[in-house]
Amino acid sequence: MRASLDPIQTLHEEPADAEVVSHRLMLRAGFVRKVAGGIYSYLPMAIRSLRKVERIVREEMDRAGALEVLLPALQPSDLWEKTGRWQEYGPELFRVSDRHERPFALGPTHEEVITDLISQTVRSYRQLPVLVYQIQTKFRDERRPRFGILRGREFIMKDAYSFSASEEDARRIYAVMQETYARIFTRMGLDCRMVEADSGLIGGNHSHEFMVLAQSGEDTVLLCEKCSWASNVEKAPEARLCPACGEPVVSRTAIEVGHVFYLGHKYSSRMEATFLDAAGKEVPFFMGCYGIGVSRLLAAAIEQSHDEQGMIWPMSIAPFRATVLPLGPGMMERAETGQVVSALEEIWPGEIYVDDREIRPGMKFQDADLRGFPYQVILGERNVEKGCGEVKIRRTGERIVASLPEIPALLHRRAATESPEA
RNA sequence: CGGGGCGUAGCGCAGCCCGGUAGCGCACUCCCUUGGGGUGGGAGUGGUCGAAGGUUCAAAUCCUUUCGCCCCGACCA
Repeated sequence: MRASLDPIQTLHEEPADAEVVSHRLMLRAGFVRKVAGGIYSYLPMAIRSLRKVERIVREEMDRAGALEVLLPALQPSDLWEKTGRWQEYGPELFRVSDRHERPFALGPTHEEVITDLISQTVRSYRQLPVLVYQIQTKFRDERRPRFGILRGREFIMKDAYSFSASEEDARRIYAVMQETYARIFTRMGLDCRMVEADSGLIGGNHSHEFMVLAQSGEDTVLLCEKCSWASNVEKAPEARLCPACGEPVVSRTAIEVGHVFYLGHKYSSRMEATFLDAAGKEVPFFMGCYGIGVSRLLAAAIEQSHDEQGMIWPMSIAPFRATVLPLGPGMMERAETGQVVSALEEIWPGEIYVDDREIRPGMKFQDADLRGFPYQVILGERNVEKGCGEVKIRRTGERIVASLPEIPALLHRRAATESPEA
């Protein structure tokens, strides 16, 4: 993509109403714009990363045997009346009426809709288990939206639901989802911990959260310094010593990016969602649900990986893998520049951001650093005259001068060792 | 929802106390300059001062109401 196609400008000055680093950087780098409190437009850069996050989530969910669906955001109130959550969910549930004054909810989550669907569809234990997921915009009228994309009133979520014929099978799927989530966050280059958690309004009696350790996190987790034990502080408020091995625990702030719940019969019994078991008896589904905050992950990734100059994207979710910076007048038009860009497009199709704007070199450097593309290919006149270009590695600041034809192979090699997960 | 703060040009801010022609920086347009880390200079464009009502000869400024936004606090992906 050419920079000149995008009208969005980066901001030199700090936005006044952004507190946390991910919010500030997303505004400054032109990733998002605020429309109202807790409501944002996602601009071209952000969409690129968002789609990559979604692709990783889809690949791993598909690998786990989940089927993708798309359920409605607009949900009739009677489904929510069935589970009692029309009352229970409180003011956080967005409610709207149609022209006939019929009440609807804007879905904050989809247990009701999916349970209704599956109970109409599955009659026999022979059809079980069923595992479905979707990636969709959710609505929650948060008591306090904040931190930009981290806690919005509208956000993108991957939610999955499992229906099993036995508790044992439901717990097996729960374990599969735990592994799947770990894979997803690892592929995204995140330092993520799984912790024991409270179940909250979604319910059930057993749940784990996936936490990205970050300064601006809203949650506090307790981590054992010796073993792998970890817990949300809400779950073990008094813990000083690890319940698993007796070593001291440390407290860290974190961002919740995923949450898996064992639901059991909570929704299936309330909604009378049943199937016939092997004995011909009508029993409620054993359920689980599994969420990932897709849009929140963008902010979490920035919180965890940035420096004074700006974002530092992991390869797997960077908006572009590399940017080409032709410096000075005429450099964009030179044949060498076109050749380098085409050669890079060969190894990474669609992944090259060419800064063809007629601006000073300093601004191109600043913007490239701010937006955090993993690799910068700098084409200055002096180097190009000698048939060379300079590669800058964003994360380390390392600079390598190489002959122009060698640059694609160099990047390919570096990426293979530096970002094998991508 | 409690507590605190803020709404003035696309962004960041001053002006408000003490009422009297709406200002600065960035961005944007044009000219010159510069060309490897947000060049330098010159000339310009752009604002119903969040909204409504009130006081006054006169309101960004004082009063009332209202809307919005941000931050801190009690189970949220």
